[in-house]
Order: sequence, then C-alpha cells, then structure tokens
Amino acid sequence: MTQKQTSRTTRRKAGSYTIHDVAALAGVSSITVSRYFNSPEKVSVALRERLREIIDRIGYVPSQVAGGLASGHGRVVCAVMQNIASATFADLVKGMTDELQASGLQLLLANAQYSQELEEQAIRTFVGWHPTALILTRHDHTPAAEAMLRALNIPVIEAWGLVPGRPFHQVGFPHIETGAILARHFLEQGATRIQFVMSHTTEDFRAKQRAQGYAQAMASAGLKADVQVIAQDDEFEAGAMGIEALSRLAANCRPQALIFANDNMAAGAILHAPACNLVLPRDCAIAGFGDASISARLRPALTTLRPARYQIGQHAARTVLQQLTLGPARDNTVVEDLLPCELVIRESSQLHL
Amino acid sequence: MTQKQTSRTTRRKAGSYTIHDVAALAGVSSITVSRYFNSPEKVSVALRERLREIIDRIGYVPSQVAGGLASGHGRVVCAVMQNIASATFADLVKGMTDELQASGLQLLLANAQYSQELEEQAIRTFVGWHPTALILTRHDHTPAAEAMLRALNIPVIEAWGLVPGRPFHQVGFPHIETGAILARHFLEQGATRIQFVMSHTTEDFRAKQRAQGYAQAMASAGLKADVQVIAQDDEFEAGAMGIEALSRLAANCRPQALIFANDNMAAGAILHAPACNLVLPRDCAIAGFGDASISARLRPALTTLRPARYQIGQHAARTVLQQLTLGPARDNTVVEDLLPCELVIRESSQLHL
DNA sequence: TTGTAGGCGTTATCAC
DNA sequence: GTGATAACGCCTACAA
Repeated sequence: MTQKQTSRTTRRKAGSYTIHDVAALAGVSSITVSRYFNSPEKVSVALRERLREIIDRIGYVPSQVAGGLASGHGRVVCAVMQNIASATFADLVKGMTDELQASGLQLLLANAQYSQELEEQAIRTFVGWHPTALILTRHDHTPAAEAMLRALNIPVIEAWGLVPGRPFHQVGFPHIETGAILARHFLEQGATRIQFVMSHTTEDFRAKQRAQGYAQAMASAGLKADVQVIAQDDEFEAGAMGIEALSRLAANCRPQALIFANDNMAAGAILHAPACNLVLPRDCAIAGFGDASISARLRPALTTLRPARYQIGQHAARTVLQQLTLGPARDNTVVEDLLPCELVIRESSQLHL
Repeated sequence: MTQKQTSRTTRRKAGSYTIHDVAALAGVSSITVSRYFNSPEKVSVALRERLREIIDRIGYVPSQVAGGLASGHGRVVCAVMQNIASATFADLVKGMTDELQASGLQLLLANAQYSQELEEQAIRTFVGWHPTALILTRHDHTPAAEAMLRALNIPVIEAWGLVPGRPFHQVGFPHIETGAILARHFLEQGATRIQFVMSHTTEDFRAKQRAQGYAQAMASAGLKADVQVIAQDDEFEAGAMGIEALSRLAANCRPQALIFANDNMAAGAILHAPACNLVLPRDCAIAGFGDASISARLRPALTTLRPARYQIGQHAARTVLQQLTLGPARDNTVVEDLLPCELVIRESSQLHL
C-alpha cells in the first residue's frame, strides 16, 4: 500500500537508497530508521542491530540535504576566511575542522581576501545554506552584511581578532595590543628610535592595527612613531628593502629596532642583512609577527608573537557546538574568549645600545 | 482547496522568507520566482525588474538546501585534502574556490591527514551531501571508498598526483618522476654520491614516491641509492640533522649532493650548515621540493621543484565545471591533465667536485 | 511567458 | 518503542 510510483512520469532519484528502502528491508517504518540515526536510544536494541546490518550491507547514507530541509537547519557551519592560502588561516581552518569532525557538521568555506565586499557576498551565499552557525574573521562588516547577521538568528562567532563590545561571540586576541607589546619590548630595553615596517600593498588590515598599537605605545612613552611603508608586493623583498634602507642611514640616527608587520618581512630582512654589511642584532634589533616555522631557525633567531592559531579555530568551533547544546548564551555570559598571543623572545630583539 | 495550514500545530520555519513570499508580493506564482533565479531569460523583463526590487527589499535568498533536494543534486563540490594546514593544500583550495566562485557551487572541505581511513570516512560523509562532484588528492583509496566512488556516478577528480590508467580524471603531475628529475640534475653534473634525505615521521606518502623516483634514477645510472631516514618530527630540525650527519663523514666519501624530501628540510640544512663548518654548495650541493616562499631568499638560494599548486586546484575545479556543462567526458577523452612541476635551479645545487 | 500538480528524502508532531 | 501524516522550500514535468 501507499504505492510510491503514483504515475508513470514520477521523478526518481538516481540509484541511491533512501530511508524508505532501508525501512522496507527491515520491515519497519521510515521514521524508525530516522530515529536509529538521530536518537538510537529510542530504538530497541534488536532492531538497532538489524538496521545496522542492512545499512552496512546496502551502503545507505542519509541525505544531509533532505535532513537539513526537514529539520530546518542545514548541517553546516560556514566560515569566511580572509586568505585561505595563508598559514594563519590554514591553521584556523584545521582547528575548526578537527573540532567539528565528530559532530556531523561540515565546514563550508569562503575566501574574502581581506575585502568587505567579498565577505558580504560570501555571507549572502551562506545564508542560502541555512547554516547552523557562522564564523567570521573580521569585525568591520558592510552594513548589509551586519543586517544579515542580525537577521540570521544563529550563533555568529568572530574569530582571530578580539574587539570589545561587539554583539557577537569573540574568540581571539586584540591585534592593536600586539603592536604595543612589541614596542614595549624594545622600549623596556631602552630603545628610543623604533620603526614599524610594513608593506604598502599589505592587504592584511590587521598589520595596520598592529602599527596603530605600536604608535600608541610610542606616544605613551613620549616618543615619535615612525611607520615605514614599503612599496613592494613580495614580503621577503619588502623586508630586505626595509633593512637596506636602514643600512644607508648614519649609525647614530638610524632606528635601533625594527618591528616588521610579519615574520616573512622580518625573515627577508635577516637574510638580507649580511649583504648590507649589517650584523644583527648588534646593528639593529628585529621583531616580527606570527611565529612562522622558519623564524626560530633564522640566525639570529627571530623574536616574534605567536598567536594561538589552531586553538582559535578549535575554540571557535567548540563555541558553536556549545551554543547548539546549551542554546544561545544567557544574557550576560562572557562572549569574549581571549586566546593567548605569546611574545617569543629570541636573539634578534636583543638591543645593543 | 489544498489548504496549507491543515492543523493548528503545523511546523513553521523561523522568520526567513520563502520563494512563496516573494511570489505573493509580486502577485505571481512561485515557479516564476524560481525561474527568475535559474533561467532569468524565461521571465519577462518587466517582471524581472519587479522581482529584483522585491527580493532586494526583503533580502530574500533562495534556500540551497531545498533547491538541492528538489533538483536532486546539492550545489556542492566536495574535496578531501590530505593536510589542510600545509601551504600546498592551502594553495590547492584557493585555486578551487577561486574557480568555483562564480558558478554558485560551494566547496565542502574535509581533511584526511594522509590517512586512507580518514579519507574513506570523509567520502562517506560527503556522499550524504549528494555532491555535484568530488575532488580527491590521492590515488590509493580503501576498497570501500573505491566502491563508493564508482557507485556515486558523479565526476570524480584526482588532483595533485598524476597516475596513468586510473578510472578518474587526473590533474597534476607524477610525483615519482620528480624524484628522478632531481637525481638526474645532480647526475648530469657528474655526481656519483647522491643521498635522499627524508624524515622518519613523514606522513606525506608523496615524499616516499619521490624517494622511489630518485632510487630508480640512481639505478639507471648504475649507482647505489642512498636514502637516509631521520627520526625527527620537526622538518627544519630533521634537515639540520641531515647536514650535520654529513659533516661528520670524511670529505672524500660523503655525499656530494643531498636531495631533501621538501624545502623545509632543505632550509633547515642550509641554515644549520654554518654551525657545522660547512660552506654550501661547495661542500655539498642541496635540492628540495615545493618551492617554499623562503627558498629563493636563502643563501645559498635553494634549488627546488615548483609544482603548479594553485593551477592544479583551479584546473580541477574547472574540470568539474566543464563536465557539468558538457556532460561526462566521452569515452576516449584524455582524462590526464599534466600540470607543470618546474625545476627551479638556484645556487644551492651547483656541484663542486 | 506563466501556471498547476506533485515529489525530492527527511524529520516534527501527535497518536498508539 | 513504533507509526501515520504532514510539512520543510524548491524544482521537474506538463499544460496553457
């Protein structure tokens, strides 16, 4: 009864089995098979065993798409990265996928290349997936994006940076502060001429935030900020140009310390220093950001900041899972999770005044 | 008749608009709105304009989930990577997402960490998404995985490596061959003692393939292969250990050239050489694999192989799109797309015999 | 160019 | 513990 093939032209999905096929084979109704997957404890042990056997035998896999539609929420967590190809975001992604692995949630990724517009577009696309949660990696969205986020009514997490007072859960660390940390590291050693070196073409707006933090720390110390912007795409080359420019200044007026926007630039400087007849850190102290894998191996080994990249991704995903279990955080719950960004002091930042 | 709200407790989705809402507002039927999205040319210009206005105003976004279910194929391309956090796979992913961007297809990612079992699990999960296509990054699947792939009946692409005779479309280059290329590079310079250095804990089975290619090339030249396996997790450290081991051998019997499993190991060796009182490449020529960004900046600059990572990802995605447009490739179409893996000769591999 | 009917595979709701 | 029924939001097929 309840014959499926109502008419001759009824649509039929390719060859794959459905929950009804499994149910028919087991001689039960399809809802029971559904329960087998979603709340096995409600199915008798004997039946459970029988279903398992059948499912294994025919290789049935429940359709996420149909399940998502019926239950009202797709089984996806969507994440908008700023630069998928960078080590930073790769680590974030790995943290997320590892954490999501067991939950049956899939990670849907988009890349915004540090652009607000692309981010908005990605969010718009994601809305169509009715995601379980959304993970973003910046705080300044377009008004349209911000409106969508509020309307979505699902957990939204802003990871990587940490900005107080946002309406969404934060996981990460304050980037402005990191610039200040490096500045103070040199100020405490008695430096007075500290330069921040960044690339003109830096898409990464976070580098600008670090420059800002650096400038604030300098101002607090009553010193003049000195941000050098280099017009060169390649980060290593830009770093090399930064150190070379320094080498042309008279020793008594050139910066005593250089803070590079990231470790790649700093590495470029360290590797190029011998060609400029500079001995580091004697002639100039150096620091970077990001703790690239090469940094500890350079000579001098590079002082840098080590953000907990993987952990931030992991924590963001974990937060999603928690909010799903516990429901949206109660009104005054802490929604700012500060993850460490550790200052790793190595040889390169040792000042020789 | 056919009243929708049959009973009082009928399920209602949250607040988001549906295609019916849009249709009602425009005074047309919902199928027309569907056409507006899927084949706008079938909708009159005037109506198109009106719909656009309404859709923009209420911020309607079609549900991918419902659409996927109704049309029988989710709008997703699934990809199983071996190590999401590595630069290699990050570049592949970027190539794919960039190419898929405009097509309305989303990339669903999973990470297998070089494990066959995890890959099988990922494929099983993906099957539930009824993906439009599947992109894999290895060739040796578990029997169960292989069975699923055949049953899936969708485009399956194996990217990164290139193995002849596979039933699936191939995009990449033969990894075994790359090991031979490096070996020959040294053989042609007259070297007779060439060592391949890899890490014991290398998960990357591709490194083993390169070692194999190296060994074959050595055999062809009538020379003995010499594969050194170093028990050390950290790649840079392993490379450093490799060069240090060499430094302890008498100059007249130690390897004249070292082929490292990857650029990180080679970089570790180059950076550690001064500490071993070795001058490179005079005391030993060096080559790596992967063309890491640092490699060109090292002194000596590192000779390496440069796989077209981004292009492989891009090409894989493009192949998916093509197969969707043109239908599955005709019987005897070429299904092996060889993408370049270029030998980049730099200072480090210059032999001094 | 536009509309009607019904199904895609699953789950929520209520009943037994 | 198990089942009948009706959605979920959209799209294919066919009709006008």
